[in-house]
Amino acid sequence: MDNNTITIQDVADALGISKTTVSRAISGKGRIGEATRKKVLDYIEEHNYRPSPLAKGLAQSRIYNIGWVIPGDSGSRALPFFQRCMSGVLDVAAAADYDLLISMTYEGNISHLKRVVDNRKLDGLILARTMTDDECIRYLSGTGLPFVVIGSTDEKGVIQVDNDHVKACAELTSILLMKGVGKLALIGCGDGMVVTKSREEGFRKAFELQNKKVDEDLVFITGSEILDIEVAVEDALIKGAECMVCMDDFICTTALAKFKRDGVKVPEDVMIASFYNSPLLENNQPAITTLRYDPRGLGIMACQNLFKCIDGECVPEKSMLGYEVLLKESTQIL
Amino acid sequence: MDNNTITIQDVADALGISKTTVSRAISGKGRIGEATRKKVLDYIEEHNYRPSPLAKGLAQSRIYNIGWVIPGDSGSRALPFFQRCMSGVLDVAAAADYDLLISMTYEGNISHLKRVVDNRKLDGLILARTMTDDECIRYLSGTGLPFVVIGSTDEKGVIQVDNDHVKACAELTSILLMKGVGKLALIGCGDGMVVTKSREEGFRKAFELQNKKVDEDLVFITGSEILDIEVAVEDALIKGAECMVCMDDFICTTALAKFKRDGVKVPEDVMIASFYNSPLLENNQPAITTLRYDPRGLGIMACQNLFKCIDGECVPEKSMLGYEVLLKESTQIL
DNA sequence: TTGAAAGCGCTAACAC
DNA sequence: GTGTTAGCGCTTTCAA
Repeated sequence: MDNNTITIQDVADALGISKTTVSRAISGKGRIGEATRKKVLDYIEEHNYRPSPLAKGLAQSRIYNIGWVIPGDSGSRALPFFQRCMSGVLDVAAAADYDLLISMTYEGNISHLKRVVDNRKLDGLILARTMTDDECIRYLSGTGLPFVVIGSTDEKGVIQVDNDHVKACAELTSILLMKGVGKLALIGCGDGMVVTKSREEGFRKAFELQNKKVDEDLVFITGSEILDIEVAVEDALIKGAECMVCMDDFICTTALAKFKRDGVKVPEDVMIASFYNSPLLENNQPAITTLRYDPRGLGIMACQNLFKCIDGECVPEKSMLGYEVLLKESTQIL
Repeated sequence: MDNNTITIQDVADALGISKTTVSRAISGKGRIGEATRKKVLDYIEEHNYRPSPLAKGLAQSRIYNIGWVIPGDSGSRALPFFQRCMSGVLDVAAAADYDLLISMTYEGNISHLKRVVDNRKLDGLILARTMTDDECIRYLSGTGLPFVVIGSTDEKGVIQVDNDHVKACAELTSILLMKGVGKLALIGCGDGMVVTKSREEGFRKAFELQNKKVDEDLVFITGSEILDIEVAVEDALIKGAECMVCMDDFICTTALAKFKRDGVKVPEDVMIASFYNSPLLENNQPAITTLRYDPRGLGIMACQNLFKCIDGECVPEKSMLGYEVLLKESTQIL
């Protein structure tokens, strides 16, 4: 198209006014005559003028980028979650004329993140998940750069956006206990993620509330390979578990696949429930009892809060988003 | 840490030299005394000075961002591919002190992409996949912005980085034909992706080369739901297919799951092969015959080529990366 | 080999 | 309500 980009000065000259006025018309800051403003806006629209983000940024000491930090070594299973969060972040950011700059971290190597922060390419950033003893959080706390995490952390003063996993998992577990399902097996992966801890905590809390004791023989915190999970499922079955409580959708589908193979019927032979939803679970036959969250909502809230931080506004240290308990056939008592 | 950021002028003053000299020391452009250069570099290192990307960009008319454009509505199955490509892009970009700005497009809605391009936040961009009749490609061709696509397109003058899917699929298919496997069923999804077309083309080419005719009754281009695939697999079996040739890993795992459920044995009852690899396939029992590509390599090459474009260098319109044919038990004749 | 000065395109006091 | 002016922090001629 038009290659020679037009500047604010060109607009001003063409309209016989000063560039300050043009700037005011665009930004909406300061007083300006209605007629002038319209004239400018029309001209800009017609000639498709766009202010240089570089010049604007330099003048305002803002770069209009926020960082989106994801783990490069997360398993494929976590990708849909990040994707959906990101879509929320992206929409909020775009509405504020901000863009998303991506950064990948690896276990024990956050050099990509450091580079982008050191280079001052960001006005703030969002951490897509939290780990227990999180290297990124520790690093970022020392930088003074505004940031928000999706997930929870014990670190003080960190703005967090999360679902109330403890409460949600406690609620689902309580329902199972109240139904009279006695032997609940908990199956999760021993990744270092905070959410894993929270889910276990919720599970245990439900027992406490009903003055029951968790059967520690039925708590399996395993490796994250399919085989690890299958071994745990097998073991739980042998130990007489009446219901498999799976920490996430992947564990649940793995267990379901194994059941199918082994001819174990749900819920007749054993019940099953999951602490995290996914399309795969939704379409399962029989339908699976599970918790539903809204990852996109997390992204939206995280980004909104980040903008408040950047603008120096106050934001609650911890924002909790809702959840739904979906009770389905997989835990029906026949 | 140190909040009050230090500028090039501060460095110059501290060293009793001009900022021009400091600039030269950093950029390596222009003549400069070895002693001076070292002095500057040492000072910068010690005081952790980083040039403002904004100011640098404004002066050079470069923004040091490249766009990474992915479809927001792609199924979860495609995510690992994008993720691995991106990791390659990211590394090459970082090495050139570039960052990755993300942009999501949706079928029939590329407003996010347009915004970021219009706003001149990019020096160039990479399209993570190509569709037949691709809206993004059409739009970008009109902008003059350098861009590279991962995948292939018929559009002229577009820099492409891809695997030779036609050749790879033809090779795998040929091997099956030469083994004497007569009735090959092809199962793929009718998404609009170019790669799907290429795979089918490769399949057909293998038949041509051996003067055989494709059995059109055994070519299934279905919807992308699990059920669609299962119906096709069932149908193929009824029609006497001896080998299921699956367009990708998801189709293949879906077929395998169905076989397991139905008690169909691989390769005894039916053989199976896939045109795309994945960890799931690699660990399958029995091992699956498939093609192996290197997504990360695609990202690396795409980014390297993009930089050449940006710098005005010549790059081949089409770069092809290699592949491997992995022959495993799933197609063994017993 | 080094420095002075003029931009890059915008914003924000401060005047009028 | 509008214009003047001085930066924002770099790079890049052009002289010295």
